[in-house]
Amino acid sequence: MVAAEAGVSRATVSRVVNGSTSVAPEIIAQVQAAVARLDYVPNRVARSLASRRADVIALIVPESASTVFADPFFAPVVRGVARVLGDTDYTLNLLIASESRPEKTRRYLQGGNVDGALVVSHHAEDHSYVGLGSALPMVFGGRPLIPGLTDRHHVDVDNVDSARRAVEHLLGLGRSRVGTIAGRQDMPAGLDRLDGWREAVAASGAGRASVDLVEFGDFTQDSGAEATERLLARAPDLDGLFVANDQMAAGAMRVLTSHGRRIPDDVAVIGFDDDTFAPTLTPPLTTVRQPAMEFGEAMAEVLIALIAGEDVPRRTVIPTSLVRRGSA
Amino acid sequence: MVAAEAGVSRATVSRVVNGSTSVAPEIIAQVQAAVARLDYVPNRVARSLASRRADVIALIVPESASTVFADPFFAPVVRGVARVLGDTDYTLNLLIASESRPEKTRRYLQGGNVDGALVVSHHAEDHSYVGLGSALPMVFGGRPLIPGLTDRHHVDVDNVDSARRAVEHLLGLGRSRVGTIAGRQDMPAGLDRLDGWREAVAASGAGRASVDLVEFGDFTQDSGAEATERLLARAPDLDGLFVANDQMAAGAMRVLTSHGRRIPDDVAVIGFDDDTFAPTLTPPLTTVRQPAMEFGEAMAEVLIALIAGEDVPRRTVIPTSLVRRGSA
DNA sequence: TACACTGCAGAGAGCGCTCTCTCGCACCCG
DNA sequence: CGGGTGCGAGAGAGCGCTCTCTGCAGTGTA
Repeated sequence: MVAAEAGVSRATVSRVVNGSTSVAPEIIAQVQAAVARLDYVPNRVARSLASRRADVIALIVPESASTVFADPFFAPVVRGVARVLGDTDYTLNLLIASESRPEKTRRYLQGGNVDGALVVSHHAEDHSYVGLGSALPMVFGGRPLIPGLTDRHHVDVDNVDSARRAVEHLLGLGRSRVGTIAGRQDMPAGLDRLDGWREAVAASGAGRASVDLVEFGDFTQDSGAEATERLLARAPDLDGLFVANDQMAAGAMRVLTSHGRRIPDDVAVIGFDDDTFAPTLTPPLTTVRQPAMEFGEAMAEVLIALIAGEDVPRRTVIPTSLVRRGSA
Repeated sequence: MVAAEAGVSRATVSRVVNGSTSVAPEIIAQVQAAVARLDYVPNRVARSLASRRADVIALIVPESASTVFADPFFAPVVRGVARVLGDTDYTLNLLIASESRPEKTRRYLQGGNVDGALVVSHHAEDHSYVGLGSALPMVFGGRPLIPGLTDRHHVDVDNVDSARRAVEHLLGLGRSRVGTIAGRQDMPAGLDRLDGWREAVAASGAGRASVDLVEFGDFTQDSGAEATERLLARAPDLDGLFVANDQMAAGAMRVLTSHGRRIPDDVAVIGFDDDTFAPTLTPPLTTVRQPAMEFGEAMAEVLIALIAGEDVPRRTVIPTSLVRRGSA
């Protein structure tokens, strides 16, 4: 072992490896030389056992949602997480939460394998981490809707504010009949973006009529198209449209065009997400960008701080930006 | 501890938890009752230290390629892996291999943290695992091109054979001037799919001229479009086209159509991958499907067998299938 | 000169398991 | 009835670290 090679005790080696200050410089050098000579790699497992730290962070992905891999938002989030963790000793543990056996996930999380967890796409039905209580530091991506977890730490974009600012942009363009296609109302993104639209429209002093210019979709392109059909039937004089995500916005644009509306001349459209295809639409879609990588970075940073016992605000908000393209 | 609660020794608890046979049934019951009563979760870390197993499998994703998350092929591969691992005690460790610090990856892998590794999208420049030699069981997704690793275990689709069969389908349709848009020649998929085309064309008894009907792209849609322009210029009488992936096929179809060629009447087109957008093209793209989930499952199974010390063939081939749609 | 104080390194006891070794206890056979 | 056989359970030694506790110099103070 290194201790023998360097002629010191194992405790001293440990001190050097872990960067303790109270070791004489020449001894540090000796030990480091020995480490290099022997190509010594500390055994992480033994260290964990002794130090009662795992140096592991779990990234929990609900199985049903492992389609999130295909979600253009998810990849950069993971990269952001990985980037932050890359500068630390933490290791990322991908946990595909099997819904068939939520017990397994829970046990794993409380088995001391993990110092903390990142929950990446939770839906209201998932209760596997509820049992954990506050035993394990956890950070959610997006405001947790699950009862009993609503007060947990999370990172989020300010959907309300972002939506409001998008709608204000439409209003600033002189549009007076600004409708919205809202998303699923069981998800924060669906709820909050609708609220943002409401706030802006209400503040604009538009009449009651405008506040009714809302139709609902489920975030898919087709649902956006259908919702737009309905909206157009009710409000042929629509001149602005805020859509809760880009997928639905694509559907909306299709329908608007097929009804002879020019975008943005007749109807200005703003989406949300800045999906990869947004710039390829005709006209290119003006939309709200969520900086996904920073989102992931923030999640990791908050969790690390939490594990370190620091006091972190429950909610971390990542600012969005309005990407102006052709559609508004 | 459980031992006291059940009135047996710790060794016996260990035996029960690990399913050893040589424990009397009533004692097993006693211990299990105690385990349930105390909600005992074995400490995985201590177990690892003692048993010199980690029960962890690393999934290595090169950082530059962490865009693979966005790759529609990658998500189901991970799901397949997770599915197989879900039935075992293994845990998936996502390792974003930082290219800036390949040392970190290597050290981690040899630090006893991991029983084996899955390498998911390796490119020829990546050498971080070469140093590992055969110390760690590893399974590659796709034939390893990296010098020194070419003989390692891997799971692959038979690109040569799949391509050959696709081209034979074109030939069977009565096409006689079947060209190809080949992919990057530093990747197995690029090399092998070209070989498959060559084999089929050569076997068809077509003349020298046909064997020259190849242009190269880099797997992107635009490169596919450009390659098709070149090919069309050289061979206006082209009546069949095999494209090494769907992205490039989409580009090719765009160009063919803009040159007034009807698909499939004038030129029949076959792609490769069966990307999600393939059925949405006009006409829907006939393409070679790779069963990605099975791919992941196979990778996990091979690795587990390898770790168990079983004798596994170096190469596991996942069969592909030709999905016939409108374009050929 | 005696004593307290500080800084640094070693000793050694764990961390919570696994696993080998050993022993006890039936059971069976000659 | 004694000793061999075999199975089941306990004892106890690690696994490779960390971390507290202790001891030993060396320095400062009265």
